[in-house]
Amino acid sequence: MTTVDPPRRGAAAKGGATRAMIVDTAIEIFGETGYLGTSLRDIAARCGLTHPGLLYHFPTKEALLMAALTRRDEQDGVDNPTHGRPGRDTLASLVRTARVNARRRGIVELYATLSAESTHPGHPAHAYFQDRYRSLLADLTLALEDLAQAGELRAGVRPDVAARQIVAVMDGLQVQWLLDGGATDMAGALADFLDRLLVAPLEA
Amino acid sequence: MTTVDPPRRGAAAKGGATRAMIVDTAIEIFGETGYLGTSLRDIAARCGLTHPGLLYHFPTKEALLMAALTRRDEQDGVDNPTHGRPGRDTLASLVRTARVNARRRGIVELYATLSAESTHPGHPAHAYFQDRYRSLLADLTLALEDLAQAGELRAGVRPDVAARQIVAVMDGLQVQWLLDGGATDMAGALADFLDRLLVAPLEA
DNA sequence: GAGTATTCTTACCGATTGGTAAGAAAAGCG
DNA sequence: CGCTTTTCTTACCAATCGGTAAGAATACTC
Repeated sequence: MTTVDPPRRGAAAKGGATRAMIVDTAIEIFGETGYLGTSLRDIAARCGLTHPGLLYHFPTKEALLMAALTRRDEQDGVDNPTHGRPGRDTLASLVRTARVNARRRGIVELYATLSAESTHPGHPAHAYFQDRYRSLLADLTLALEDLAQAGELRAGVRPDVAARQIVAVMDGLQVQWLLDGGATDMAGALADFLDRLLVAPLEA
Repeated sequence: MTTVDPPRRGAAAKGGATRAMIVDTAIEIFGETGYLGTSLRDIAARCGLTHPGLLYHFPTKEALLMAALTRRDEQDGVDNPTHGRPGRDTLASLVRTARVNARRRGIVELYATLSAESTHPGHPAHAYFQDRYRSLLADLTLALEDLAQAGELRAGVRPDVAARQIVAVMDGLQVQWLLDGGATDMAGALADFLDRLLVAPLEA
């Protein structure tokens, strides 16, 4: 899904692989030190490149950031058949993602660091994260409304509020998990939280 | 509680006020652009100083950061008579803090930005936030255990897990609130969540 | 008003930043 | 092999970074 370009005519071929390596490395290092705290030379060095060599593939630091964010979205999309039908599956896939993320510290760092950093208007990823949260909340609200109509939500659970809480719990748990060196059981705490919204637990 | 120093002998007096202004400004700007994204010149300029003028009061950028974090802790301590007796009051004070914070964007930005940024070992505030979360979780767990013994928690609520969830919801809601320009009702969503842990709602 | 700390500025430092210019290496095609 | 395109390096740039040195202002005490 990512580096599929068959060796183009001319003398391409190698470019795609290098690009992929750069993006992967960028995800790692942006996660470790944030966008502002990372230099192109850092990323390039870990790829065995000089920084102008990197800039040949991505014209600007900002372009590389957006490529990194986009790629992580693709990966997530692959892991999750989420967009089938809303409902219990949507919630279950959140827990699944949390479980998978516990083995991908780099990606968790990337999102935790950048979502907070991009809070400030003027940050290159500001619009990206605004859109991301908007659509995330919309999807979740929809799924919860479906569950409500099916009578699967406990009394007093408001879909829009619950959606915000779910997203918040996921984000917040990631920060704790990152800070305590992986001790926090993200998937467990999330599942526990979700079960408190539902009439019947997620996984029997 | 902050600038109480009565004009010291010699030719001091002004120093304390300047220091306070610097710290307040630092809180603002660190919040907007993070620690790594902020320059001492930015902060100094907004204080009507040059950056060496700032460095006279705080020997290093890191020292200023710690001063900013410490000051915010003081302010929080003042707002909250939290440490009286654990129990419902502890939870109620969280909602109160959320409500107050909705009028202090700078401080919310500071903590949201820095807690994520400091996730990386090697960040100057890494230890600070590790300790902060540790004690926050410990206090909350204690309060919830008290509530459990008093039979005020719903069935299946585990104090340690719930503590993590509460902290996570607070943190996560702040990011959403920052991103959507204050539309998220932090205090409301938090109170709603807390009520789902309790047998009887927080405020009748 | 003289003297003395305190507070702040101008000028500078070496290091690092993102980005550019120009050309060398490498790889495929005929 | 020669030619072309892609890929990457060396060398450089102006701007900015945190921090230092040294002295001018300022403000208070006596």
